[in-house]
Amino acid sequence: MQPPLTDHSRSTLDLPPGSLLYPAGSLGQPWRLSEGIVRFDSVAKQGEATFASLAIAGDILGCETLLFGCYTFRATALTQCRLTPWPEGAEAADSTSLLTSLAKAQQRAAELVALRGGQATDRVLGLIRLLADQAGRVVLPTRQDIADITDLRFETISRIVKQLERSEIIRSIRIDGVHATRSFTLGATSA
Amino acid sequence: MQPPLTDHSRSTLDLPPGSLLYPAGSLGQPWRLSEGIVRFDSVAKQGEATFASLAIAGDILGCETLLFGCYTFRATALTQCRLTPWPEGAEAADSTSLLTSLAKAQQRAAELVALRGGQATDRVLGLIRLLADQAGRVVLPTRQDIADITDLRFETISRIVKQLERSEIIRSIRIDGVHATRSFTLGATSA
DNA sequence: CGAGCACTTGATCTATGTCAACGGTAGTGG
DNA sequence: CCACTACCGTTGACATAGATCAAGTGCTCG
Repeated sequence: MQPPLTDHSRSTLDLPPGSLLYPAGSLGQPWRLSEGIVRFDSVAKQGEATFASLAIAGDILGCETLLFGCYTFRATALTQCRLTPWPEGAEAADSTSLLTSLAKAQQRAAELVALRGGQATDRVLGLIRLLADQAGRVVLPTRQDIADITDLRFETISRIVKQLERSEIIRSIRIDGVHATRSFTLGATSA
Repeated sequence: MQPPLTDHSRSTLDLPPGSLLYPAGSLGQPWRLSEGIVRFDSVAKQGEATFASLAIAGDILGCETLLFGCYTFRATALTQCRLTPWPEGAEAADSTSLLTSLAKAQQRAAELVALRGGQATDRVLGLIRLLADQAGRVVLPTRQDIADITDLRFETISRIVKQLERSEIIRSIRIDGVHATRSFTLGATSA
């Protein structure tokens, strides 16, 4: 994970996987995540970070800055990300958009809770489904990040992803003929 | 669990432990939980309910009704609860109060996620701390509800609570000289 | 070329799940 | 009053999913 990016300009922001969007407690503004996956961590005084939450494309990040001025959680890009300042242009953070963010946050919380219960395979599948786009394509975070999200170990994630791949529930994508270890499409996943 | 209460009057609402506050999808309004613990469940078409989230004293419930008219989750009282309609009196659901609810929801989500990771004992202790009031008093939900929240089994919860009681980390309270199986105060819990 | 990182895979261990039996209390109906 | 049921909690014996430890691969970067 790299040092914070200094370019918090008013326009679009692109972040590579693994990079820090902002540290916990820093000053900033809300963003809309238009592409990618962002991980939030609670950071204790001693510096240990524990996984707190997740944002996926379409989510609003850092709304709490409108209240406190600074971010509550540390935010890290888990895949290639694109962000734009929010609210956009003349549009204000009105009650309706805040209510929408609130409803979405509650829904997201329930989904995250579900990703931390039940059989290991179901958790990983749940996460994959959550992260997949409409076309069923996913770029997964690293095994370690998946492990942090699902409260499993990266070895376990590795075994499960491999097994899903072998059973063709997910199909790995080759880029330029090379096996891309993080890119998949969903196979038979009607359930 | 009893049938829904019909008395959704405009004033204070008191609910006994185990009773349904509202089912998922029903019409209603937001509430402020002034006392007690409420459990939210996602309800699938087939009727199975899975634990989704938790509200504790001070929280606002059912904000999504301002947007959709109906509740997203089923809400059940886990302990004796007291609720009042929200927003109260002339006070409106302005941006600031919504932002506060949003910030609180995100914080709560992070806490819930933490309750579903790590050692079983730590999860139960985490929940107890979350539910304790300033005086360190707690009325715990049933073993089964604690199990649903922490993704453990009620037998495991029983063993852990008993062990905490024996190690004096929590001290059970006697009411009228009778052992109250759900009421505790926290012992040495500086950490 | 060596170092670092992400990932894979095997062997073994253990925390927690599972199954089963039992105790206490509240409610209900005779 | 007792008998009966229902629910919640406790405890023991045993099983197992996933953790842990360990070794090795392949890729990228300097």
